[in-house]
Amino acid sequence: MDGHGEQLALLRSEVRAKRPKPPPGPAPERPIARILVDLPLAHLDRPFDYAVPATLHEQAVPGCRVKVRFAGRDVAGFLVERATETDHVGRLAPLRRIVSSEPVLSPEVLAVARLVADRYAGTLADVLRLAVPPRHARVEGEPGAAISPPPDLPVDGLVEPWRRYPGGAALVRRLVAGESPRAVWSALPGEDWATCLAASAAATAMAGRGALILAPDARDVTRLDHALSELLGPGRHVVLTADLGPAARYRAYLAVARGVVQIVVGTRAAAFAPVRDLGFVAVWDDGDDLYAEPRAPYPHAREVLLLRAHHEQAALLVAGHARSVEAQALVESGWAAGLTASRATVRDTAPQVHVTGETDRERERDVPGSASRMPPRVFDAVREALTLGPVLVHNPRYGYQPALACGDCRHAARCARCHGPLARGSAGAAPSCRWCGVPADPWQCPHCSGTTVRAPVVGSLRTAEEWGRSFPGTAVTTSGGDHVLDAVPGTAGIVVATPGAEPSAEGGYAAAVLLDTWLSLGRPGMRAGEEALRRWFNIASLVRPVGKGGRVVAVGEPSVPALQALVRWDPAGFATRELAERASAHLTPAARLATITAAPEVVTEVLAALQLPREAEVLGPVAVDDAHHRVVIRTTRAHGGGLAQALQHLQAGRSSRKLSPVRVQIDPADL
DNA sequence: TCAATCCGTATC
DNA sequence: ATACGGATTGAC
Repeated sequence: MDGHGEQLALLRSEVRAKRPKPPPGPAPERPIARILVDLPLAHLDRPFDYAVPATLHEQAVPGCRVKVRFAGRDVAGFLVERATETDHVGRLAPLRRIVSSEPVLSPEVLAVARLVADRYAGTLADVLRLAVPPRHARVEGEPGAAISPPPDLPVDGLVEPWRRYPGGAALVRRLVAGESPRAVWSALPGEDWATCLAASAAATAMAGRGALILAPDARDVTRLDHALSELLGPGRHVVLTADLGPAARYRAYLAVARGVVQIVVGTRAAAFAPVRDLGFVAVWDDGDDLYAEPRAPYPHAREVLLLRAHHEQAALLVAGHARSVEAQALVESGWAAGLTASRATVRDTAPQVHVTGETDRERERDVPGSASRMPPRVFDAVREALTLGPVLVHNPRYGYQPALACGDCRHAARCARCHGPLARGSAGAAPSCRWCGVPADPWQCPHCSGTTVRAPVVGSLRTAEEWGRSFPGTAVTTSGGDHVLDAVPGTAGIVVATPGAEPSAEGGYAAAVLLDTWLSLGRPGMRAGEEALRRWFNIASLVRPVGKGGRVVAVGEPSVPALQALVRWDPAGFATRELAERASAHLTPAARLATITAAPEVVTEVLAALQLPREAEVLGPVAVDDAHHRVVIRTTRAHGGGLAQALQHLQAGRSSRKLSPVRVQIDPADL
């Protein structure tokens, strides 16, 4: 090279260094990326096309997180598709950045998220925020485990836990064969349900397919976790719950997304886990209100699983000691089969249930929350049962979900955003708002600046003392609040637990006492009876069978249907009756309901603008508090899609006119 | 006739 | 949110 050429080259490189870099060319293949932007605006709930620069070609994989310029600012999004064509007229903006090329949004999860958003009149962005946990960069760098081949287990061993249910063996065999049966399972009292569900998941895994099992809280998830470890050893399954914390939650999610594990157990958010080749979904105790997501668009985890089972052609098991009205509707529509033991087996495994009323004189002596209101027959039954084993006491006065209080000044702990009561999803979990679901982490008391919370168990402790006095020399154990016990020994005396925190007893309780059943039945809302019975079945399931002296004493009016169903141990019968009542009253699940909650003038305005399906019926509005009115809209199930679409349209219209969204709930858990 | 401003609409 | 286009207004 001569001197002249060298100078020229030098000059050129200097020029290049000073000028802004020339933009990279387009990707060699599929130069267009469809992006779902993470915005809370309902009218922008669709993908937007961006140009993929050659430099990002390799990293821009479907399902990955990206950053794009949208309306003049940087927003996060998911890349959902690479394409060669675009409908957009005009220049495409380039992808700004690939946050990570980890494909965290699988095509199946995207599809179900779209279905859920449409079912609940919400946006895809809102559902994706529930479905995909926040990224934790460090976790992505950790070395991943290898994918193991399908397990090979003796099928007889997987059938065994199901031996007492006609159709149970067939269910397992069909799963092993890679088929997708659908059933509503009524678990027998005392059933080792976790092992039954684990065996079903293992059967699914043998066919090379994935499984997803939901439980309402951390305690039940742990039972499933242990049952799966027992059956399949370590490394085959993963626990996915919100209270794992960001790193562990993302680690578990990644293991599923990468296909390292194909079996997932978790709480409601795990309904969206990106299980590969999903073959089986199950939900334990689907009537528990913890399955209702408190954040928009308020999907119910059972419903999410139903949509997934349908869309991904997976087997489905809706399970519990009780039967929810929704589960019964699946059976009566023929979509799922009932999976129930024979009456003889039920009789042999259930405790004897006795309902005892109170005389008026007994009721007059009533001291609220006190054991002194115990009818004499209950006293006798407890004394007798204590000679055989532990006795569980259930008192609805302790409150259903104890609201938390400041650990220092004892003022009620409230949500900083919406002023709702705080509660813990499970023992040890960070407190979060029961209304809006926002975690209070860290929490600070507005009164005294304290940072600790406590669960007041004062009512239950006082009652525990009173029971101790009534039965001198008997040990009294409490479970609830911050001290939830999983299990008590078979020797424990009286166990007083807050609702939902009842420990199991080794060998089963000799007796359970259900006090003041009318209080549970008289709670507001259309589900009071269903909910009370669900809790009673769960408690009675901890009691020994009648043959071993197990008995349940319920204080209440013997003729009420919920107590009759408990006496006869007939969850399906009660659910049938409830479903018929809901049908005649045009309520969910027989009809499709929606509520709109907003300021009074907004409700009026919205009703005027709403394009409802022809036969939809509007009830209200009624005031729910000083600032909010609510209307209920109902229609037939067949027109549910149209109703959701109309409401989605309403939100889109409001959002495009810069009006704040109204609160829309489809099939709210309660009214 | 043109610039400044307002309003509505699209956002790739 | 912000950016842009089209309509509207007001000054020359």
